[in-house]
Amino acid sequence: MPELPEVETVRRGLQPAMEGFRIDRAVAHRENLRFPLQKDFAARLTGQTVTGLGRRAKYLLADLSSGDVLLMHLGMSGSFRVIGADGETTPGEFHYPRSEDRTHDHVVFEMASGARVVFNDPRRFGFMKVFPRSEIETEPHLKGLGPEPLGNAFDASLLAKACAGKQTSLKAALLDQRVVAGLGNIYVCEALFRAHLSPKRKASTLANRKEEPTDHAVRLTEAIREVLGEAIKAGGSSLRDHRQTSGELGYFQHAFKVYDREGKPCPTCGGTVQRFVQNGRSTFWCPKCQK
DNA sequence: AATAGCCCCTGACCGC
DNA sequence: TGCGGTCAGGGGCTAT
Repeated sequence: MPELPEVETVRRGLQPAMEGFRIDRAVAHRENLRFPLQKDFAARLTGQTVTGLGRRAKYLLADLSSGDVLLMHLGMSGSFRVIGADGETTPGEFHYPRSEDRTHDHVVFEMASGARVVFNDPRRFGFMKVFPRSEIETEPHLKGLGPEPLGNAFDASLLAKACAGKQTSLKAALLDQRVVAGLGNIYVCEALFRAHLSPKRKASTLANRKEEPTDHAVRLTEAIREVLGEAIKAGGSSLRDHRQTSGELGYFQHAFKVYDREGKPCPTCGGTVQRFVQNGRSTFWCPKCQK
């Protein structure tokens, strides 16, 4: 599924079922997702209480009473279902409907809350890993991640520094998780549109010679925070709508201004939204508005 | 070191 | 209906 807003929505949806509850039983229905699951994966989870459920970039991090951390990534198609006494929910449903195919239910947590938390992932680009909390700084998946775009540390000056001297495109730079963590293809397109910046522009143009932020960097920083904030809000509200009508699309897609809107009118200038391929991935933009 | 491209995998959709 | 090609929210690895 996910970029930052979807992962955050999933986190909030899982919290009531997991946080503060013991994992009575963990079951892995196959020995690998994207990577092989550790041999002791289920054993290290069973009997542990989830003391907190956090997020870093597009990763979910469940703190366990044992001192381990359960790291979870949804890849492209991963989703969770929470099956409780009062029915079934899917936190973080988004642009594409989640898989209904039970053959892709790969991992199940039976919580002491009575809820079953099921991880489903048809493409298996997602993965899970358990490691000691003490290794959080050296964990390869987390090491080198850039700042959280909604965190206090992230500002135009940080973004400018990270992009200074970069010869690659602004689009590619923003997708690089070392520059800023949590953006994906959708929100990069949307943020660039809101900032009126071309995806083809060199990343280095966010900084001047002293590596100080240009106006572009200021605009882009604001656009990133704004679009992520709005998307998280929409994720929250689409959750409620969604309990009734399973199988429909999410909510924030209606707020897309350029993503997935090739050939449709630009909401700002009335021109036409264009699509082209950049580093192997679709970029959607309005050439008239974005310079 | 920085950058671009390939690849992992399944399913949906489109044109023939 | 069936078949092949294309595309999809990510990111690790490898070759320049």
